[in-house]
Amino acid sequence: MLDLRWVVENRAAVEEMLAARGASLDLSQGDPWALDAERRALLQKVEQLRHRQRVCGEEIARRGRAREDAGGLKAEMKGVSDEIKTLENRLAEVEEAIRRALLVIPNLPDASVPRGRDASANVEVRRVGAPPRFDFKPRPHFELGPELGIVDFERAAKISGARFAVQTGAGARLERALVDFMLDLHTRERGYTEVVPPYLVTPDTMLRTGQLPKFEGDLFKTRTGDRDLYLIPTAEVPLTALHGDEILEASDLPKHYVSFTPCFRSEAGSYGKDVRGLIRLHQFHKVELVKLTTPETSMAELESMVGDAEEVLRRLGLAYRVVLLCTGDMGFNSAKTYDLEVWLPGQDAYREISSCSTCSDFQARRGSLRYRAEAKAKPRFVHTLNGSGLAVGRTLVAILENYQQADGSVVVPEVLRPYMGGLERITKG
RNA sequence: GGAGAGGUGGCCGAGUGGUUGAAGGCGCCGGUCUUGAAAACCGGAGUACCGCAAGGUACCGCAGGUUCGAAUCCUGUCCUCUCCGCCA
Repeated sequence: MLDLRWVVENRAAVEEMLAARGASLDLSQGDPWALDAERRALLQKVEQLRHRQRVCGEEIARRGRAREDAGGLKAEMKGVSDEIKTLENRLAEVEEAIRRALLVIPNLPDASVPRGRDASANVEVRRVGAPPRFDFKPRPHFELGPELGIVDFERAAKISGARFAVQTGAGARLERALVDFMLDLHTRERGYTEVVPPYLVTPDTMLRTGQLPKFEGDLFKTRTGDRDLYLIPTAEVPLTALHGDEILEASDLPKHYVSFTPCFRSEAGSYGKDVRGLIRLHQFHKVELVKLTTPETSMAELESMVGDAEEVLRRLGLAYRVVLLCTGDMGFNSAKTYDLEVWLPGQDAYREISSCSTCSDFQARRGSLRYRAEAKAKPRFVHTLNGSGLAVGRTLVAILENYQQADGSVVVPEVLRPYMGGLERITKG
């Protein structure tokens, strides 16, 4: 959420920003600028009346003690009381309308983000590693996996429907090895604190981190009795919300968290995209990095977070590129996003395997995550950052496709072998 | 699922419906004293919003209600804790 005061004073900038993102202002709740003017007028009137109410209340008390008559004053104050109620009701309506309007305005892109309407305007920052060469035609993972008997889409469809997968034997083991490898790297070498968060969160949490109210359709929702809970689409949600409503000390920052969690996405609107294989599922695993930082350090922290995610790819020996997303391709919460795209021989293309963003103070304002720079300073909003480190399923895809052999077997990358009981190669049977 | 207890400022903990943003204690910050520290004493110290300012308003889990006036009374709701049952 953007700061109301800033929005009110910078109408042109808001509209310009929305245009850069290929969005436009949602006026269904009313014009925020007009609403704010009404809000201020109401507030002043209400506060003035309440002041009067208090002062007169004291006078009534005094007369009571002095055994003087206060009947007339009481009657008059009854009218004031009613007027306050009326004005307050309207004020609540206006404030709610402003809030709803603000909640669907996306974050302001950082000045360093290239302008553009879609992915074609993204900027490749660097390529690392060379795609492997094969003396045979490399095959897609959705053929390799089932043939090796380690991935099963048909049985998954039988028990859960489309967009699910079952992993068995070495396929399951490889998933777990990747998770352990990533967690060990981030916790032992990169200083992240591991967290096991809830996978079900309240609607309020989803609102605070920006998934709601706009993206309800992307989420899985549960209802038990009259209680609604959402399955997390990423650990970013619980981790970012962790310090909601808190005022941290400067010495508490930065916070570096890492979580391994399942992620659940309805993938509404992605019909026909990546329908085969492990690329786009309703359920997948992700090792997620989340940072809470000061505004001054968030950009540097974003760069280092990208480096942390890259390190996973480097050690796995996978070729990738780093892409800076343009204004039109960024997510709702983000002020600046780098995607990591891994080379997939089966698709003959680079595909997203990580997305690292700084959300500046956007989520922090929604969730009230603040810190005090100095002992008596006013609280300021922290900056929140999140990035995949990495999407586990897609990493498994990359390994199958990049390490495949002519006979259909898959060599286990060196760094994963200790996590695979020394297994060097995944073969049929 | 059943039974009970409770939610007040960073923490603990008072609070007869009327200067209570809220006693007291601890912790914290500044000062006095001290070579320094401790102790003692004095003072300070929440968050947000409106206002050019002076200043004002709100917040005692949350939402309503009663009242001229609610932290205090009433209703609902959420959460926490204890015991029983069930369960990994």
